[in-house]
Amino acid sequence: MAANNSTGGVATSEGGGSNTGGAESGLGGATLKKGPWTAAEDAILVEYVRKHGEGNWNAVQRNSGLARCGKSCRLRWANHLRPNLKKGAFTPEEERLILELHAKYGNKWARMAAQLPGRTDNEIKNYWNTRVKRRQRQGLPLYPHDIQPSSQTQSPNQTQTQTQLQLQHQYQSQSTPTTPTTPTAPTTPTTPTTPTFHFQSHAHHHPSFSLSPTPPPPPPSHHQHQHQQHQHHSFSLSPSKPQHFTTNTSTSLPLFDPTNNSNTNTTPSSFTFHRPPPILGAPIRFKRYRETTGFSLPLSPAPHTTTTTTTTTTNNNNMITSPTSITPLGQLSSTQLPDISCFKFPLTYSHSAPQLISTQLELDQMMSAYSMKQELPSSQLSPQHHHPPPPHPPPPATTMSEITIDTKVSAAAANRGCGNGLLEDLLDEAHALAISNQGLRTQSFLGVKEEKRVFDGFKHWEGSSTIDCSPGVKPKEEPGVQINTMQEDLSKLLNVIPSTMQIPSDWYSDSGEVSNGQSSGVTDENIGIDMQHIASLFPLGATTDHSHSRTTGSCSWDNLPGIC
DNA sequence: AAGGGGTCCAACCGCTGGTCT
DNA sequence: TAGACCAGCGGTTGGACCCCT
Repeated sequence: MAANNSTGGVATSEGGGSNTGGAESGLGGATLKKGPWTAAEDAILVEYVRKHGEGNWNAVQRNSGLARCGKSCRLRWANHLRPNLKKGAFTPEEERLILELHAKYGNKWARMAAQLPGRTDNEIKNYWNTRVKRRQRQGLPLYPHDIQPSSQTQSPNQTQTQTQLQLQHQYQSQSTPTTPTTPTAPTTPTTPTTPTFHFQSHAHHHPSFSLSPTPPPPPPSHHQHQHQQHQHHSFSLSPSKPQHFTTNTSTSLPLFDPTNNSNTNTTPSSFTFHRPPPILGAPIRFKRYRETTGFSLPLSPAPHTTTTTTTTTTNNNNMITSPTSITPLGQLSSTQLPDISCFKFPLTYSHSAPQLISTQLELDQMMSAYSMKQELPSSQLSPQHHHPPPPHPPPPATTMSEITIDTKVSAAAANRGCGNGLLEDLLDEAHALAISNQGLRTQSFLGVKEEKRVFDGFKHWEGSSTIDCSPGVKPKEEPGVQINTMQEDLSKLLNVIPSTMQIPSDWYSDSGEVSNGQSSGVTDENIGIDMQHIASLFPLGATTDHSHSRTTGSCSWDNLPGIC
């Protein structure tokens, strides 16, 4: 997660003027730290939560000595340290679900997050805001044609976006598709409109989606994968498959219903928005590839590992797994090597049966890790940054041919496979291209043949997208792989650097540089205190053997003393 | 190579609602 | 009942990174 380096360099700027980053604020005499969290702070917080459970966040600061306000602790825990967090780019299914949820709930991020297991409201919010900005700039509607926002929960932001949508529909209904009108930035009326929308949901797309009057959803863990396997990705270019709409959850006076569009050909299986073609003038850029592991600590799950889960129990919604095998370093590809999430720390985590780091070796490893990276914000600890994959070959700069469309759609599909979420944008473009190419002949939508071609192309790329997007991008969750278990999360926290990794000498430098070359620019002036806190948290063993922790490839986590 | 724009995301702030005293 | 406290939510900010020009 490249952006994890954000706010680096600010953390130590005391009184730098910015409210964020490094400033320290007094609260009742205590000095509260702001800015990026360090791994040491994370460890303290995790340990505290492990001992005392969630809640009572203000007590964290009081009892743990963590110089963070309760709110900050809660946020850190909720967004980064909490078990079972799913990091990385949103899957197409998740993106689709976000659309649907936003259509229903508006900017109720927490509510949306509740239906997206492993996702935080902050993530969703960021995603949505980015999407809003992007689509505003591109003059695209926020929602696919088959998702109509509900008026039930309109926040100001949503009001704005819905108003845009409405205006766009109005515009679309008044203009012909071939009108080469330059898309101006959508106006955002300040007076909220009070339209009544209705929502259409593809029940078969998201059986877990509570909107539709369908049977109760399957467990979330099943949900996503099943979607990947059984569900056509829902997007606008899908007339070749039947679209099953549930009944409208809000039936009163839909302000703009695709089926009521002035374009009488609009059906649920056809385009309902007709975007003027600025599209080519401002081609959509592929999102840059980013490391999608994203966990603030360097240990997101490694799908490539051969780790198997032998025991999986649920305790307070925390999955507890015990890895039984670990891919040796030598078997890892070069791209896997930096992913130290391959290393499983053989401890279990349970609120009911908390464990302590009980040996000096464990503590030493922990401290070694921190000593290497203690001055980094924990979010920067991932050693697997920045392996930019070769960019997608740009779409051939040819005329607006079907090939172009297919290329774009295919690329979109490939990108979609990476969870970049531009598929709809690209499909919109493809659609607009088709419109501009075919003019009124096809009225406002691709002919069935073309659409099927596009869709087939999409499906083709969908199937191969995992290969296409693989360089530098960690694949999504592997089916059946339970990620983000508590155990893994704890291992993430407690094993910033695996003992089996040769530690480059420069990791110890005070510059905060890590192997990925990124400069944290962040120093934790309180790191000494933090480490004392950590040390105070964990009882020390009697002996110390520092040679254990940094030998090369000779020490597997499996060989470590068990915890508990 | 440098600058600008876009994107991402962590973390802040202010506000709100619930609970407790 | 009022005030204090707390947890949570949504909006916003700001820095790093990436791509394009």
